[in-house]
Amino acid sequence: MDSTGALRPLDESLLRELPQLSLRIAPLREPVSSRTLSIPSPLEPNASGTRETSTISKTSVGGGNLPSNTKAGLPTVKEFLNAARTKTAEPISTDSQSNVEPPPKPILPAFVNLRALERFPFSSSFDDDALHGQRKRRRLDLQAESFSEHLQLPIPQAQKEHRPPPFGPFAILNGLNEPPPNAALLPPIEAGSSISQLLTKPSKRDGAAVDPSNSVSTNATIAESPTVERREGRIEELLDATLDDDDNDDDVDHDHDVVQRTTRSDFPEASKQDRENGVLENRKTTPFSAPTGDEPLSPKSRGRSRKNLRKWTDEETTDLLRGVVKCGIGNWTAILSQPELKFNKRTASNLKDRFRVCCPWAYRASDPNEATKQLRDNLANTLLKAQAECLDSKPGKIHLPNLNPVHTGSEPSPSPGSPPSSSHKPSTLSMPSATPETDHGSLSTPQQGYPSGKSASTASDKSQKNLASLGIPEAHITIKSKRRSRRPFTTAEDEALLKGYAVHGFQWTLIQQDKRLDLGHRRATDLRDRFRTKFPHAYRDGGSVSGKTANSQTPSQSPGAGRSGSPQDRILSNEPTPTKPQSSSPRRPKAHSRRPSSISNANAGPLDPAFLPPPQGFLESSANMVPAALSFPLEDNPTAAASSPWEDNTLAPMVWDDLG
DNA sequence: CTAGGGCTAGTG
DNA sequence: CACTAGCCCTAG
Repeated sequence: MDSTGALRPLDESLLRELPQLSLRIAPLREPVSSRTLSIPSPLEPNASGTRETSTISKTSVGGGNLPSNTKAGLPTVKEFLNAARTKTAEPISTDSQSNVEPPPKPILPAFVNLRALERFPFSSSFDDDALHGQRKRRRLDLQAESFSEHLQLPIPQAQKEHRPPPFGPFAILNGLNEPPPNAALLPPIEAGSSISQLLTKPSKRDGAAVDPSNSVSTNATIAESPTVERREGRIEELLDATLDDDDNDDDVDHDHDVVQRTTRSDFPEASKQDRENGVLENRKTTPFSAPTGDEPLSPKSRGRSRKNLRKWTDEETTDLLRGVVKCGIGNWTAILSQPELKFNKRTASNLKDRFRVCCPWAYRASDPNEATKQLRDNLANTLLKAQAECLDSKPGKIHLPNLNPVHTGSEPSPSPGSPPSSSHKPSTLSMPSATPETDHGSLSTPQQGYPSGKSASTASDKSQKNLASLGIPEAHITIKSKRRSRRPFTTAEDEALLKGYAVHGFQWTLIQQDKRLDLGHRRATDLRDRFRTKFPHAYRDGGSVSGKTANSQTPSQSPGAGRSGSPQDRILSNEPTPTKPQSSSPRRPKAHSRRPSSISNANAGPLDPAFLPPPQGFLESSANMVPAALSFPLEDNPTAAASSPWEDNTLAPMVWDDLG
């Protein structure tokens, strides 16, 4: 009921808009297409054009990427888009020589509903219309490829659906912390020699390990830096300029990596300084600008290569643990920013990964507070012990024992001798003793956790004094429960989201509240985020809440026009992910027009009628929401209901009924 | 309330 | 270690 009421307004507005749209659209269609056609050459500067070209070529060349792309969460939409695109870009495709023949058919009308699209995966009408031939060809090879490629879709539902529960046996290794079975394997560290030495020189075992304090390397770094910088600049340019070029991309990337690597210094000392200098700040503020050679480049910009692996030293690990105790599990950035803790250019993500390996039990503990306490106790014990045993060593630099949950007091490292056993038991194992209940996942009960920590008390008490000296802060009581657990979006949710978008536009709260859509368990922002990641194009192009205003709007100006071709293209084309997202990501154009569907008009291009809200009928039907639609096969459904749609643009919305 | 952007969990 | 996707915070 409520929903109905709520919807009404929408409907009305929609109705009003619809007619207009259709009218407008029809005429536009041609123009658009022609325009597109006119841009025959892939060479065109036009971004969209370029992109397509590249994509296509890529496709034809190698399917390497396909696999990833192929898995499309919403194949339908994509395909849809692809289809549209293909048509639109006929010439281009031809150029690329893809086998696909350009369907003479019409372009994908903007007015098409995405939803509809979704439902009808690539097979759709246009196949019928246009291409017999195509179909065959596609089957042969391209079809799939070309389609999927263009769109680079999100994830296939399949993945989502069955993703393995994290729970299983977590074969985690305590890695560094656990001493090898054989003493022989270990370096003489504890023996009384200074641990610091050990720490300083990373791994004797590896031998290969890079010596942090190697002056030579420093020199080399310096020497190269200028060059590097230059290259970097260039590279960046290239990257910016040519996101499309796959081939180049790879190369570039590579270079980039190398460069960066070279540039950055690997010594711990350096890192300290950097940090002190406010590197962290830099990182945050200007992630992308890493022109200056010295600074630690942002992790993101860094390429991946094994050359620069930096093993975690005991010191770092110890500091990490201190940080966890101090700031709480999960607050990696906070830990990272602690001045007293030294990390070798680690990122928050690195800390997380390390911690996960080091203390899986704590990482996975349902009660972070408890885990933190235990961790603290363990750490304290360990350090104390070490201290006692080897007076030589400095407090913080002891070699880490494995910090198992052993809770209190006793020995922190139960299993030095018997790693296997521990490994057998999945992570949580030890936890149970301390907080079996928590395992249930009930997280919670903050009460129990904290202050008085009974179990912990012993150790803490006893070492409390020392803790400070050891650099172990009071246990941070995290209220971590705040963060909701991650729940991947299901295909049904995605569908609902799309429908919601179609109906409500960017009014996420309305979508969230729409009972029909059944998205109440998500927050409005969650929906927005999801949409943002899944349909970046649409999101970007799309609108704003104010969308309604759209009606009023006139297409007078069209800044957007220049920007990228027709909006519809964009949306449809949704190019979700540039392969190298991270770096590129930052640059989202901030100026958005924010209109969902109808309004987009920007000028010439009305856009996404596709997203137009459904007619009233929709609501009703939506109530039923057939599973079919939802469950749907993103993949392919030749349902062709729509067989004719493209040609006649006017009819778009029919889909809603189906949806319903 | 939403857009932006940051942060973190999870995965390859 | 890189990368993605979900969650969170904050400004407008």
